[in-house]
Amino acid sequence: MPELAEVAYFCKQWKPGLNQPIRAVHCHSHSRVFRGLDVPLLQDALKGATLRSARTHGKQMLFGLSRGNWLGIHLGMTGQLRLEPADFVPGKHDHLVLFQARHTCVFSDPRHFGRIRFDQCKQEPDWWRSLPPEPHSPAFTIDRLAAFLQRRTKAPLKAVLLMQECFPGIGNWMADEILWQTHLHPLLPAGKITPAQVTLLHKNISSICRLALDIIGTDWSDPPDSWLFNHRWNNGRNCPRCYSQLLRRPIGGRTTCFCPTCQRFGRPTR
DNA sequence: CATCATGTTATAAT
DNA sequence: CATTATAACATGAT
Repeated sequence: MPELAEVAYFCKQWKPGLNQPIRAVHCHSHSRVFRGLDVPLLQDALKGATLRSARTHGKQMLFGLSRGNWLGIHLGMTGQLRLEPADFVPGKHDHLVLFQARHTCVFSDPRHFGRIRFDQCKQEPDWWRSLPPEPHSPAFTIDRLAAFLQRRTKAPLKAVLLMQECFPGIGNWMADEILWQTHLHPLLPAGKITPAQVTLLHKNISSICRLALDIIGTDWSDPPDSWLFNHRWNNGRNCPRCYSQLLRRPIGGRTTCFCPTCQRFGRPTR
């Protein structure tokens, strides 16, 4: 479920829990979301600590804690953060639960694809500081995009847009949306698109990220019907632009939705 | 019962 | 070595 904007939305759910001491911690220590982690150490460090900050970067979240501790959370495919009342009783998939006087901060993830990180250091942890620039930030330049695409001479654009080392936060629906709005066929080799197409792609990546953050990231409301978003999983599935039947097929290991009329190889259609 | 799911990563193949 | 493709992970919904 969570891509850039959904992650931002979930991160905000814990905001009321900032600056209040954690009185008790509940962990499903056997869960895969704690892989590579010393869970007893984590529990010890969290108990009595206070969440001081909450930030996102792409699909990554980082919570700054008192005592120089950092809690990192990745939601995987089915993870979510939510706030519950103080008397909350953790359920089956609530892997990390932070009890406070007024609230309970809950991380749940039925499929266990998510991941918890924990670091004890003065500054932000290394993995956080070395994340690539977000696709809607000024550091994500056209030149950077062009250079990355040029190195993927054979990979289909759809697969390339999912590569987090260049597009942190972009996931399956955003990649489809970006390609559809840019009139680019998802199978087009990334290294073969023209400079004009790169420029258009850059512009749409930025605008789609920003609008998604604005719409979904604030209150989980739907993007406009003029986007592909609301049509791609429908059974009727017609392109909202030209009304052709949308196609669905696996590309880059993921189900991809696109319009065979709007998105062609070769020349841009506008 | 079979198929699919808004993600990542280890491993294999090119 | 750099790039590309695939399977695996664990569970729930249809």
